[in-house]
Amino acid sequence: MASRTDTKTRILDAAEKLFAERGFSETSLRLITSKAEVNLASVNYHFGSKKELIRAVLARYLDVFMPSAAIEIKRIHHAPENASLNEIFSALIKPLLELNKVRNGGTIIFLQLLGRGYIESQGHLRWFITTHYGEHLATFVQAVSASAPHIPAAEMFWRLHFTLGTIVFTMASADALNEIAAADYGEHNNIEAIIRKVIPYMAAGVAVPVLTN
Amino acid sequence: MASRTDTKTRILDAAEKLFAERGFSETSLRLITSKAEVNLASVNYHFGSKKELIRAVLARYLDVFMPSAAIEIKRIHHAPENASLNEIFSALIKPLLELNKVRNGGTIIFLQLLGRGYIESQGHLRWFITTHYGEHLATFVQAVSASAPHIPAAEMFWRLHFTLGTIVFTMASADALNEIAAADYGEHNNIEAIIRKVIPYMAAGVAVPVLTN
DNA sequence: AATTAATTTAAACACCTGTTTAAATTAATC
DNA sequence: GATTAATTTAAACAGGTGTTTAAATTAATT
Repeated sequence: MASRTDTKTRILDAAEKLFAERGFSETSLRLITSKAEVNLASVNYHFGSKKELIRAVLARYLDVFMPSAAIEIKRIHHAPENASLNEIFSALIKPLLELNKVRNGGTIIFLQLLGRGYIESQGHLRWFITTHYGEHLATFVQAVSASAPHIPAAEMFWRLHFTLGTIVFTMASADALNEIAAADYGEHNNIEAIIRKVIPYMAAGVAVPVLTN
Repeated sequence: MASRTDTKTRILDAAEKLFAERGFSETSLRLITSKAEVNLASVNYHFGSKKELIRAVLARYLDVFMPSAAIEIKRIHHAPENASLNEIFSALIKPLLELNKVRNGGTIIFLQLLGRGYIESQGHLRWFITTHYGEHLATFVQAVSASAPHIPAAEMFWRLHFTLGTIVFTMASADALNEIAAADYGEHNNIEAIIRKVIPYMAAGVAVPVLTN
């Protein structure tokens, strides 16, 4: 039933890398199948369509990340003393970095896929994630809200999407930014270093008092 | 030399709207020319290629926004007392909203174009902007740095790109987010309201002390 | 080993893409 | 008003896209 490395897996591995680098619609099935060294038609045979391949690529990461993240959030949320925003966001580092063990470069690939998906899919991915991982998301939002009780729910909605934009855009251009940072400042950051840079930024933004005038 | 509304302008007007909504590569010349009610070949006649059309669309906004923004920044920067980060970011509001007078929905179109450009063009837009509007950018960075002197230059580089990601991602999904906010919280924000929400978030993030351990 | 099922393959399909061409039309110049 | 230049037009071009087909091959089952 399975030859050499599973054809399905070969396709997914090649596809996720190309999708993350170049975006979904910029990546043709012919490019994917040639990199994966499989026949063009095998994508439609195994996945049905390109759209379903995209969904499969995302699901493979979300199914690992989401439960793992929810566990970490709950661990912190249910601790005796209230966790800080920094701690809550930092709780996501471990689940994110674990994706590197699942596959080489898994962390940044996942974050880039997420960004591409949110921007390219006209809200389709947002719907997919909220319907499939709604409880996990709710856990996260609840933990953040408890740590910043002075922020009204509506304002928190916007700010959490600001954070999504921050991280997702940063990751989508992480390679380019890293090159510039290396050239201009002699900095060489890996993905973890960038995540650790962005967390204080996001935490400060989410918690900043709401202006009332 | 010019018939009805200038063909060139009709193309630019139709193109910018579609580019902002759907992205550059998702928008075909046939879609643009049919919306603009001009012949397909006129794009290549007037602009040479699709790539140059994209550049023209962006330039039309950048040429208005950049000088106007630089003036506002300088006005604040050279004021007797040092401006706060909030004030510096807020100085961009007027130039941004002025784009609404240039064209209907100009502000959000510009910000969405910027986001699409940064993400789709693999660093090409970044190069274009820094080479064409380098002095204006430097003015801005200098003003921000003076307002947050405790942030090293390399760290500031990252944080300013975080802010770019925040604003650009937010604007790219502004319509979708607004719908959700309206449904879930009864909020109805226009583009200015969203900008005023995001500024305190960004200012707090940029200025947050750098963790040293 | 024979039969059935699953998979792989090469080719074609129908459609869409940006660009080019050469003729038709409109505008500007003399 | 005739001549030249600028623009618009319809058509074709060359190449790329996702998907489908039917035959060939490989694997699993009886």
